[in-house]
Amino acid sequence: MAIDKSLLTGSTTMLILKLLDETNMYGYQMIEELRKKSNNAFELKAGTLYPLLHTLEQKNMLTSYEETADNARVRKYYSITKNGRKQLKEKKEEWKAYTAAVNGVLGGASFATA
Amino acid sequence: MAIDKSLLTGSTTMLILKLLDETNMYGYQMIEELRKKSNNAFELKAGTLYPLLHTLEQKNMLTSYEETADNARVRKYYSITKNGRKQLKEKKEEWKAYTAAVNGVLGGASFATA
DNA sequence: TATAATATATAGATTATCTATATATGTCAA
DNA sequence: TTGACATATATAGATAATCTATATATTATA
Repeated sequence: MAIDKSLLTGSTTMLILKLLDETNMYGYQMIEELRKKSNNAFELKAGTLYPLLHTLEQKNMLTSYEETADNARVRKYYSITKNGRKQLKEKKEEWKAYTAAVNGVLGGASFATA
Repeated sequence: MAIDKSLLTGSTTMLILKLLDETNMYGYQMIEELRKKSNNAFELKAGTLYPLLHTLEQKNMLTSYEETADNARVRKYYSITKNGRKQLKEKKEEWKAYTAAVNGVLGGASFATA
């Protein structure tokens, strides 16, 4: 099922930081990984991702370096910083509070965990 | 905890429809109800709500009528339509898919239920 | 050799919020 | 009684996070 795009707003940064918390990646790879891990629910657009990566680097959440792949193609890898991990932690807490609040209104049991 | 405002994007319509699926309400009341049901996490602004209500009415998801309260104050009540309930159902499914996808990326078990 | 996939990038449009402001009535305390 | 605050609705304009469209260049495949 396709996800309403507007729902994605605000969580993209968290998802990117989470990917990079596991391993360094280049932009195109992040798009593929998000697609796979979400069962095709997320199709982050290049036009969204690259400007966002630049912004996160400016905010000292990421650093970048270039690396040449086996096929001689140059890729720009991103690495999460200490500050990035701190932001990730905060954003995960916000995410939990947010989903708990929405689910609370929806009437079901809250899915939030401590 | 205050919710990152950008996270709210896209779910406001669903929350309003859900409130009205339970009982008819007027705008100011919706703001109060959302605040209470979310444990102060959501503080929907009047400047967001009223234009949204007008839009939902134009899209035949809601109808409205005026009613005079005990204190002689006139309130504009909203009622959900059949189409509104249909939209609510769809939006709830999207919400489940979305949270399942995010939680999937975050690495925990998916909270999505069928 | 053309087409699709890989890879990064920017400009401009869209859209859902927000803040600020306006108007008007009801309630309560000084 | 009057000033402040809560109730109640409304609109204009600002902000921010997406999107689409476009550009460029290389690699893989048919």
